[in-house]
Amino acid sequence: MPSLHLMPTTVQLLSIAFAAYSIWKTLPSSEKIEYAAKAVDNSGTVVDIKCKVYPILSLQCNMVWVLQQFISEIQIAYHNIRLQFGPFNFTTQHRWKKPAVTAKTRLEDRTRDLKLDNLMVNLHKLKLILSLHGLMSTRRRGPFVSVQIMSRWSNIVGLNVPIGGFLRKYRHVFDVFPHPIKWNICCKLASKMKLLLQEESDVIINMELDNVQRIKKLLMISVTGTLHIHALRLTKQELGLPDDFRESILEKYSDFELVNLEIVRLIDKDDLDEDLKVAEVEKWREKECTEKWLGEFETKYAFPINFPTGFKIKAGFKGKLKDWQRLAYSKPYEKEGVFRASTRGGIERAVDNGYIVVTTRSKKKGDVVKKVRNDEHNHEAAQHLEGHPFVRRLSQDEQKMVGQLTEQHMDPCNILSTIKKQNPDNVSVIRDIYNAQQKIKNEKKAGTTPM
DNA sequence: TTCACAACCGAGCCTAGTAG
DNA sequence: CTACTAGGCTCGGTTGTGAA
Repeated sequence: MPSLHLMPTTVQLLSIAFAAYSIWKTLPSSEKIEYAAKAVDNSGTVVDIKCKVYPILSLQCNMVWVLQQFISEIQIAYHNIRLQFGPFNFTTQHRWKKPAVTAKTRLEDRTRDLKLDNLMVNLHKLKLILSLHGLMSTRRRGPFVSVQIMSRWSNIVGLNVPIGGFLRKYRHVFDVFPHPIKWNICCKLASKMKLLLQEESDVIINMELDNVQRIKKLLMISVTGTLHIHALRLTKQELGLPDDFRESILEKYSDFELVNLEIVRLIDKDDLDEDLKVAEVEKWREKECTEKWLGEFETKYAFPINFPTGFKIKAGFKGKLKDWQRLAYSKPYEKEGVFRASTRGGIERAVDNGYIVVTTRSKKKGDVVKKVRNDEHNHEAAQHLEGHPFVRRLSQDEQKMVGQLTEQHMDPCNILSTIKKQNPDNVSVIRDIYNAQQKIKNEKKAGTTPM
C-alpha cells in the first residue's frame, strides 16, 4: 500500500470511509445490509455512499472488511465526481503526513560499519566485566564474592540483565561455584581471565618508555606546553597508561615537571629528538608521494581515508573529497604563524589543540547555507568552553536553583548571574537557562495532565 | 528446540533554531 | 523573552534468523 504522504487523496478517502463506518456500526442490524449515506469531503462536495454490506455474519462484519466495502464504493464515487486538487480547493490547508524519520529510515540512510559496531559491543562487554572485576577486587575477605552480593552491583556497573545469567554467559571469565562450607553460590575470576589480566599489566609495564614518548608528543602538541593530569587520567585506557602513571611516569622521568598537583609541563621542549616532531601521517604522505607518484600539492595536507563496507559514493563526492584533502591546516607540531582556515567547498578544516576540526555546512531545502559560523577557526587553546554544550550543562543543583528562582519571578539573566556567582567555573549561557525553564515547565505540565 | 546475535523500533532527552 | 518544534542521539525492548 502506498504511503499516505505520497497519495493525498487516500487521506480523504480513508477519513470519509471511517466516518461512514462510525455511523454504520450504530445502525440496527436490519438497516446494516443496505446502507446509504451522504458524506462531505474536505472541499465541501457531498459524496453519496451506497453500500451493500452482506451477509451479516459476525466473521465478515469486522471493521477491516466493512471498511474495505466502503472504500471501494467511495473510490467509485470519487471517480465519478472527479474530485481533484487545484483551484477548486487550493485555499484550504492540507496537511500531509510528513515522511517519518524513524529508526528504519535512519538505518537505511546510514552506512553500517559492522566491524566497528561489533568492536563497540565487545568493548562495552569488556568494560562491564572489568568494572565487575574492579568491584570484586575491593572485597577484603578473599578471592571470591557471593553472587548474592554481586547482584547488588548491577546498578553500579550498569548491568541490565540478571547477574546469574551474565556470569553463566561468560564462563571463561567468571568461575561460579558453591562455597565449600556455607554452600552459597560464589564467584571468582577464572584462571584464564587472571592470566589475561596479568598479561595486560605486564604489557603496560613493558610499554613504559613508549608511554613516556606518547606523553611527550601530547605535550609538544599542546599550545601552552602543559597538560591537565585529569585529562590524561580520562584517556589513560586509550593511551595505555598504567593507573599510577603520575608516580610511575610523570614523577619518575626528568623530562616532565609537575607545575602543581594537576598540571604537567615538558622540560626543554626544543631539545627534544627531531623524530618526535614528525607525525605518523607525514610518513604516510611520503609513501603516497613516492609510491603513487602524487605531487606535494595533492598530499601535503591529505589523510588516509577508509570507507566502511557498503559505503555508497555519490556523484561528485570524490571530487569534493579531493578538494577537502588539499585544504591547508596548521599541523600539530607547527607553532609558527597562525593559519586562517579555508572555507573552500563549504567545508572548514583546522587543527584545534592537535585535533582536526572539520565543519560541514548544514543544508536546508537542498541549498547550502552560506553562513559561516566562524571564519577564523584556527585559534589558540579555548579559554572558555561555552561553545561545547556538554560543559555548559547545568548540574542538578543548578537546575533546582533555576526552578526556585523562576518561582520567585527572577529574570533569566539574573538567574544566570546568580548561578555564576555561586559557581565561578560555570560556563552556561542564557540559552541554557531558557531551556532549563522550559524543561521545568514541561515537567509540571506532565504532572498535571490527567492520565 | 535453544541460544546468540543482528536488526528493528520507538520513547525520551537535549540542543538549538525561529516566529512572535 | 517565550513557546514551539526539528533534529540528533542514546537506550532498552522486541523480533527475526541461523547455527548448534
